Amino acid sequence: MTRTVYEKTDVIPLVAEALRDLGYEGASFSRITERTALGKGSLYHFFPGGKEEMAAEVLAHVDAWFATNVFRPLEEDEPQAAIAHMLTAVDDYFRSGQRICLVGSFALDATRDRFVGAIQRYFVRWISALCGALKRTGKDADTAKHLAEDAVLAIQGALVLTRATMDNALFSRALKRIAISLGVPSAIKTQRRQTKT
Amino acid sequence: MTRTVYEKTDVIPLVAEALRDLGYEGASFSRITERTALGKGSLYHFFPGGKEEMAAEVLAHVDAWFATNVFRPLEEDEPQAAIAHMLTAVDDYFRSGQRICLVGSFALDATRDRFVGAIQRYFVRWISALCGALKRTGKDADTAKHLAEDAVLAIQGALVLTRATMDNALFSRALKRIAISLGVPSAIKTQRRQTKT
DNA sequence: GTCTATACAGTGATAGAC
DNA sequence: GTCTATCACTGTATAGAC
Repeated sequence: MTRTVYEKTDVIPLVAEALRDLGYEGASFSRITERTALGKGSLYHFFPGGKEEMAAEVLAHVDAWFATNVFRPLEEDEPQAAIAHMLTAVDDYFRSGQRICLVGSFALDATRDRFVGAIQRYFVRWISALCGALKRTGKDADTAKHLAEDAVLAIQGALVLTRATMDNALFSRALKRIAISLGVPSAIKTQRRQTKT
Repeated sequence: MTRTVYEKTDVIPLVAEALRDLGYEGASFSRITERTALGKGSLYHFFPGGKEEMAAEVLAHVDAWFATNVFRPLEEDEPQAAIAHMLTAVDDYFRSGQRICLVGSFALDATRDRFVGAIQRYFVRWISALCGALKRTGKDADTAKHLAEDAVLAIQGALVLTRATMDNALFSRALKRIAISLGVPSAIKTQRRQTKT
């Protein structure tokens, strides 16, 4: 029997993927074990607080990723470039719609109430970071606010629809339209046809 | 002890609300009983197939509501009016963002795989009905397709964000922008301020 | 159509051996 | 850091009395 030894840094992404796919309620220890090959012993070793602690740390991990790769650039870097970078980062992170947003999925059911703070902070910061960047490109406050809100909302909606319709191209199509509305039309490349020329 | 007697017609909306709030995995019989005051006996009487049958019937019920109030009007009525009507119907149905979309929430986790067909049909029909109506207003096929996709996706995203940010006005704001993009700007009324004049 | 009792598998959680 | 055994409890499901 092969026995793999992990560190916490390795464990969180594995658990995150299980929670993302199964949802908080659907993610039982046995199912997490199936997907991650981490036994109950290991799981409780890393997360003595059980499932709730697991989910809290996973949320923090997601938030940290977005803070580094999306929020901070939007808040501090040259806005045009940061907005374009947000779109490619989002496309990568959500694997062009094949992966869903863990935070968004937690928001939809009663799980939200366990993690209200983290969930609220994530989206509020995303919208206001994007709004700030848009203002720095010269948009007025009102326009910036609603463009930012619409962009984040469209990303979430596109993730829902991609999974629901099984139309894998939907997410990229939506992202391209978001790019246009945010004034960075070239940020998302048109999917190239597989032709021989 | 008060003993209420139900018919199936009364039962489905109750169960639907429980599933909507708790999600498929989160909705255990004991929790459904808490919310609906329907005992396990009654539940199994109406849905001999257990939870899976409950959810399937609830999905069919939601789909029927949308078919009558949204899809068919879009497919058959005067397009401008049908689109405007869709927006007010959606605003009412989702209680201005206080209620989520059961079909969308099922799409996000592993529950989707149990009900792929129903979930896919719901969204595909919604988008194509709206797309058809837009074409009848004179839009070209491409524009109609992407406007329809964006509108449905924005509704789903707005539901996620409203619950996540706890900003109850977000949904109405988003709906108003959707109304504008669909060419029926007056469909959603601006929320009136409570002033004395 | 509803209630109660009961089944038995799966749940989150703990303790201790390795 | 991982494994196994075991805990009390909740899960879905069934049967039969009312």
